[in-house]
Amino acid sequence: MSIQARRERERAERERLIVTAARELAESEGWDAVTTRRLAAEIEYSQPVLYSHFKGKDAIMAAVAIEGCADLAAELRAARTSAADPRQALAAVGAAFAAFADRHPALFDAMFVHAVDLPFATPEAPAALQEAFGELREAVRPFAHDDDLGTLTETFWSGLHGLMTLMHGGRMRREDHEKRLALLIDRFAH
Amino acid sequence: MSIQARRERERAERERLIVTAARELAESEGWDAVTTRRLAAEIEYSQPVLYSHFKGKDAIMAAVAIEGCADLAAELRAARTSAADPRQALAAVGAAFAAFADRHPALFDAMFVHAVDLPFATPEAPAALQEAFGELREAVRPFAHDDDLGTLTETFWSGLHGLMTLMHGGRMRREDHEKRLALLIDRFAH
DNA sequence: TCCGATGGCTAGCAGCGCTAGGAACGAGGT
DNA sequence: ACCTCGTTCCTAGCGCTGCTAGCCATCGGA
Repeated sequence: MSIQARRERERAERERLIVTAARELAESEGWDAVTTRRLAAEIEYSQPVLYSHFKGKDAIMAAVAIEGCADLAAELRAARTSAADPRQALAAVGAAFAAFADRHPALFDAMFVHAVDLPFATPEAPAALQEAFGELREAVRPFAHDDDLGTLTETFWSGLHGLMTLMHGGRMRREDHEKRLALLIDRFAH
Repeated sequence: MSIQARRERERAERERLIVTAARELAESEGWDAVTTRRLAAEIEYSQPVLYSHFKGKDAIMAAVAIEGCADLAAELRAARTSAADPRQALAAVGAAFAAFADRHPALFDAMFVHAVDLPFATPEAPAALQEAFGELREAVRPFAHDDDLGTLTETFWSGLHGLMTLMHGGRMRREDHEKRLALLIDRFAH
């Protein structure tokens, strides 16, 4: 009984170890550096051990992505609740989203760019993800007027998402980022 | 003299063949299916021939992307010039952009998502790309007022880009696409 | 007719995600 | 105390990737 419990605990710890190692490796060297061999070496186990925890590399990325969602949600909430008025709240949430994407580009990719079979716009979506989206929604709410709140939030999110992915991909000059962000906020804060 | 000319002509034709085959293969089966072996088989030459034309697979994708830019520019221009007023022009250009991304997801990825070393926001950017961006800019111009036109265009572009990439990645429900697009246009048509 | 250069081919390298099969270890029954 | 069974983990390897070294045939010019 207690033996089995210890084993399950150790197994859970190792799973955490895998996800943490994958995240750190991705954040420091990019997802290209996260190979199953490299990851196995990092956790000091052999390669097949990874497959006893996750179905494959994509599933590991998905686990990292969910972790990232929780972090993002916390940062968005902090930004939103510490703002003085709705206009500033929207700006703060937008800036927090952009800052998160900028500080954690690999994490951002796993969450929002990389093809992954996580459920997203459904009730089965991870709680942390729904929470993050909820923070965006609350920031957008004061400006929804007659429009559907969820759809408007998705549109705002799309704007932020495009801003960050195009800039990270080298499609837009970094110097104008603040101006673009301000313009986007302006368009939605009416 | 004429012999050398013939050779250069044949070589140019083969290069076109490579780009066309890569594009068709990507559009019909996705970029994962475009391996150098598969592509070589498609053009009925051996693998190393590809490397005498292009530095690597990424360079082939870049060539396909530039082709796509020309197509996109043409469609955006058609949409813009056939609209009755500025408001409708912006809506038409936005819809055309979205339709292009939807009809050619692989092409869109090569152009705007995949990491590629094409120069983008500089004078050295491919002409076709600048033309496509120029169409967006002209559609946005009537609504720029005191804001910097280029930056505002980039912001609008980001919105469209986010709309399409998040939807294609399964992050937003397809059913609400039209509503989101309309909301985005609304935000920029003031 | 012979020579030299060019161009395309075969074969192979290192690395990828993933898996089959065997060895070693520990728990439970006799 | 010993044997057996089940679990766990590792070694080795498969088929694939992008890319390249080195050979060989073909063809233009002297």
